[in-house]
Amino acid sequence: MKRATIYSIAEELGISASTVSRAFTRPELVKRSVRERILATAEQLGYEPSWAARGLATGRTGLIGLLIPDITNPFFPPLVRAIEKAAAGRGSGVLLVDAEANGAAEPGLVAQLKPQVEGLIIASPRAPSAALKEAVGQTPAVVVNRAMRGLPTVVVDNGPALREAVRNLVADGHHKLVVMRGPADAWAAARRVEAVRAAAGQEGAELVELGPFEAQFEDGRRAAREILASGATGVLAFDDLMACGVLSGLAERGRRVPDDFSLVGCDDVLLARTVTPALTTITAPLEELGNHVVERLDGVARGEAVKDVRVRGELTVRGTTAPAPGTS
Amino acid sequence: MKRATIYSIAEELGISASTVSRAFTRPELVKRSVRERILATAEQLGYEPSWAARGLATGRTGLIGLLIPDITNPFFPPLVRAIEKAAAGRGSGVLLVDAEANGAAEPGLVAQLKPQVEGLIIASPRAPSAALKEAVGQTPAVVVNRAMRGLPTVVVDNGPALREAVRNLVADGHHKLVVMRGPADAWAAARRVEAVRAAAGQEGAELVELGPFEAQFEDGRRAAREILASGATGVLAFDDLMACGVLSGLAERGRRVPDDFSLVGCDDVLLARTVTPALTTITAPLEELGNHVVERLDGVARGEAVKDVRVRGELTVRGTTAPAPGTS
DNA sequence: CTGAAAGCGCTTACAG
DNA sequence: CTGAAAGCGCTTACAG
Repeated sequence: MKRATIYSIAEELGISASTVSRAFTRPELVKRSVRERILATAEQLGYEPSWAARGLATGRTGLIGLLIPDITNPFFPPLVRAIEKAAAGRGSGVLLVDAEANGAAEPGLVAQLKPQVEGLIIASPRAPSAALKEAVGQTPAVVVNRAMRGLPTVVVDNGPALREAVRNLVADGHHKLVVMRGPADAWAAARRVEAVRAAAGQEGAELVELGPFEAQFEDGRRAAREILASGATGVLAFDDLMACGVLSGLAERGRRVPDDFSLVGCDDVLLARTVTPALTTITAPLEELGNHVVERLDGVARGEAVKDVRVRGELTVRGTTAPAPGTS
Repeated sequence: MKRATIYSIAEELGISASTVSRAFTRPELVKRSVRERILATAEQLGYEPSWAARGLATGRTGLIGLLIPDITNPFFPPLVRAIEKAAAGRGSGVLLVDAEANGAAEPGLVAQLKPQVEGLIIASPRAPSAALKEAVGQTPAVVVNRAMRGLPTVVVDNGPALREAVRNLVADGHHKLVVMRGPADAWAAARRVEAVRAAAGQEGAELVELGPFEAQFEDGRRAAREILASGATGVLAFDDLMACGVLSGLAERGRRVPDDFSLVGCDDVLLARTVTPALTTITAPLEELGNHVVERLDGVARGEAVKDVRVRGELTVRGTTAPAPGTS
């Protein structure tokens, strides 16, 4: 049997297709008794509105494209969830594309996605901004977690939390700290180091900058040697993966966390909660971020001038921070 | 300026819209010189074909719906990637929906997804199969990692690898083993226990069955007490998360892995590789699985009778398995 | 190789 | 509150 349409329903009921259409899109315009008969017949015929037809008629596809640099990185699944949820709340679906950690592929993926969607969300992109902006063209788009001139932006600002972390470390008697820089091409890497540097200055702590490192477990693990050599007792890692690597590398060398070292991660990924001891880290308000992103996208689509927004990460103290050895 | 269409290009060039359309969809039917002028003008006008119009005309949306029970579970992101990749290879996009670990929501989400897509991929669903099948209706669909009568299925079969794991443990002198059952509503939970039970019987090992447990770090950690009480020296956990919890719980109680205990996980999630010692576990061929799934979906859509497929997990030996204590 | 025309299934002014 | 009609932007037999 053929697909049910508003015409088959209309014919069945001896009314016009317009009325059937309205029963679904503007129900208040249709007399109640008629509406009920329409709904019943639709149900019975297994009618489902054609998204293509509706999209063609209204110019809306109801789809948002979401480009993720690497879905395998534990930071992103919760972000994807938050965005998908926010989009669903506005009646949009999410077309997901994963760049598989290949920054150079991003502009091409954006271009592919573009014709299918009403708006684009580009998360933590690694490609040059010019290429990205060219690929985006006139399509409404918002960038997450990277500043980018000419495109609206939603970022999480870990500065205040990092400052608080440094303050706590110093208060705990850690007067020499290591900050581990993230990947050279990660936008957040420079920001985090700057924030830590400023805070260390304010708190009068000595700061050793190490890296750049890849945001990976293995890099953190290998860095344990350098960390030990530095003489510091407090470490701020670029992210949780790196911090977990440090935890492991330190353990291999017979050092205990938090007895001998204090360690702070960033992002609060699942691993941070599951490692032992659980990681002191910085937690981003992802739901809030998802809502801002989708809202912003909506704004851009309506031609409004939207402001960049930054949400604040919060310090989550768990088991890897404690008073320095030799402190009362 | 208005959106460019095949008509604006046709007008610009003084040819018919049909020819413009063909230049994109069946280029070999268009004289080369004409085709090149069309492409050039399209480029210059910033033309992008309307997916809605194309979908309406052809009856194809080019979209596959993917329902994931919990994107936050580290097993799924690599699966999502594999499916997205396979779908892209066939020219389809993936509309992602996350059930947020709420099995009861699955049928509703399927119903929502259905009208927008050409086919449905339902990964590791937890909802009752009747409700799921009703929600799927006539839409082509394939189920991943759960058997389900009446819907084509692609599962990973960890039986042989589990058997091999048991054989290795016994060969290493572990004659008393624990198998930790997964969540009661997880289809894979029963299968894994059965496989281990059969293998233990064959290999003459004594088997203690514990659980069911939630597939979470904390449950594994708390189970360490029971494991110690059992007197076993080899543990097969339902999945890697649980295994990592066991690792941690055992460490808290002063037991070392693999010196005092051998431990086998399942799924080979990122965490399995990043924990110390790295987890011996079972690795699923996800790319292969993704290809099978999309292929199957294609088959169903064309009305073919497709066979269920099972791909095989393989044992990946890493650092948590070793000869039993007291073994030469 | 190209064009004219119908059709895909909706929405939405417009008129009543 | 309802209907007739045009239009959204493509594809695709059909005819040439």
